[in-house]
Amino acid sequence: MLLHAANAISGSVTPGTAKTPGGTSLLLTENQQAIGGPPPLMDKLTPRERELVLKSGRRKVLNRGQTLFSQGAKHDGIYLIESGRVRVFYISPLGREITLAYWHVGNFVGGPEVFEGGTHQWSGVAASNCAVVQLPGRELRTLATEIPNLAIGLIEGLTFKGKCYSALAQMLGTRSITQRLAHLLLHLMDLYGVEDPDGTLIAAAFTHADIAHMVGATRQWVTISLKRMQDKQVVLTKRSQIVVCRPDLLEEMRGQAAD
Amino acid sequence: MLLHAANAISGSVTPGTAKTPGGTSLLLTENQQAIGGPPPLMDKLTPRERELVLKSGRRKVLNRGQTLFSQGAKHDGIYLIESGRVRVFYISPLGREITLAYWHVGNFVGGPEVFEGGTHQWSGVAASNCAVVQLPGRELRTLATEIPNLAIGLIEGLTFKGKCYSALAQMLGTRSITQRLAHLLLHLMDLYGVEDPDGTLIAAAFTHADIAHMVGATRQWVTISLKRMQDKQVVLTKRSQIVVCRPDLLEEMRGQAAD
DNA sequence: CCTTTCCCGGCAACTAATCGACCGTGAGGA
DNA sequence: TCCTCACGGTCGATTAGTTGCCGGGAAAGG
Repeated sequence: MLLHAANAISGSVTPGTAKTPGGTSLLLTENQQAIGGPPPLMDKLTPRERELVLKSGRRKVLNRGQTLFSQGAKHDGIYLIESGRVRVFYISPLGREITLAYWHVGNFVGGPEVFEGGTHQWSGVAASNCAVVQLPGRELRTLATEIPNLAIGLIEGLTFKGKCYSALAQMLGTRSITQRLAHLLLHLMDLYGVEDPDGTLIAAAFTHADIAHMVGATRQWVTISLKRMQDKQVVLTKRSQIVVCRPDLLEEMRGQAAD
Repeated sequence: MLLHAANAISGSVTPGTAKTPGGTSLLLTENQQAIGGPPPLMDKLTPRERELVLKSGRRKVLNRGQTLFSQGAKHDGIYLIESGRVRVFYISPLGREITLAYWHVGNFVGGPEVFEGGTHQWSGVAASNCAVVQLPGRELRTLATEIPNLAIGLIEGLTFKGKCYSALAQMLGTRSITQRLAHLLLHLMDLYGVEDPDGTLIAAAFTHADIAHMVGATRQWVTISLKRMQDKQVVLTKRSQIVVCRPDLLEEMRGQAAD
């Protein structure tokens, strides 16, 4: 159900261009504070160490829609996002799909695994044009033994990922789809909200299918639910534009969760 | 939906007593191999280093039912399980509950967080009498910077946890409750199966409510589903005893997933 | 011994959600 | 210009799953 990772700048990878909105980072968590933002992977390194790490990396550029890694494929290290947006998701053998998150600059992606070995648990595709740096597992492992602060950074990064996965599992395990949808809308509002005469417009084009994948439902059910919300004057939809009119009612619908 | 962590022995913490069945470790994963067993946290340490780590720990003994940590409470390091079983779970604000796993000896528990700071994402209670060693976060952090192999061990441990959380989220996000139940039964059969005239008896007393929490459903629905399975001769139930007669049909019900 | 508590079991009513299909529309490409 | 394609919207049928309730039996505890 969409964890939404935002814009903390990591280490020295491409500063500037921090134009993603808001400071929050996750979408499907019960209360933001409990998780905190994504920790900067290489912040604690000296410039020299940082350079050493980046030197062992390979830069890749992806166009929207291109695949970065696929579930089941052999794992070979992690990818630091320099720019763009990466959607991380999973497809079941029967074709049902669940989106973990859209990750922004400053995060790394590539499954819970970080070193070499094993297979990818998730798939990642570029949701917009992207630049990433691949840190191969083997090199990363030796670097981690040599640079204590890199190891600490990795541990903190993994801890953060763990919280994301946990939050997703908890929402999926204990909330109804409707609650999840309400939650998602509130979060999207925070992230992409723009003032509008009727309320707050979610200024990002997500199709009903996109939303369905984020909350783990079918496209039709999302359509129906949105329609019902519109009937209750909670939101206003016009062809893939969603305006949230009554955030208070949404809060109520998602079943209390401090935010 | 129950990840079921088994009996890999970690480091030097209480060897022997590895009487948990089978070698597999997780319950709700699509294919076992892709995850692998829980990595030994301190295997790579020298005896001296190991002692150093354990020295900073505090031993705790818990009776069945006692709480080890609670979601939302302040986090203070991780717990290495020496003996017994710890159930890790989450309860939503509305009271719905989901069980992550029953962790056995050799694993550590205590949320995705490992160092100090933050709050617990999950709760942990002793499912049987337990002995654990608490490694306080602060000390763990300094130790990790000093002993590279401890940091590597932590990274591998977190990676493993990440896979557990991911597997849970993926199952919850893309499988129906019925499929999850079939999956769970097959796994419990592997873990606790005992030969029986009619098939394989699951030799562990889980109530319907326990099972419901593992698959993320209501107790009643578990009762109904089990009854249906019994009607189809797939299983045989008599008061909290479950005998699996047709594992092949269960495989089919869970919707293909190599195991 | 009795009481209490927990757990299985079942029932009825209801809502949530899925599935498969079809249509209209708007955008883009040839 | 027409064609195609992706998307929103909708419908009907069906299933999955919930909620709330009651009753009985086994186990635990005093």
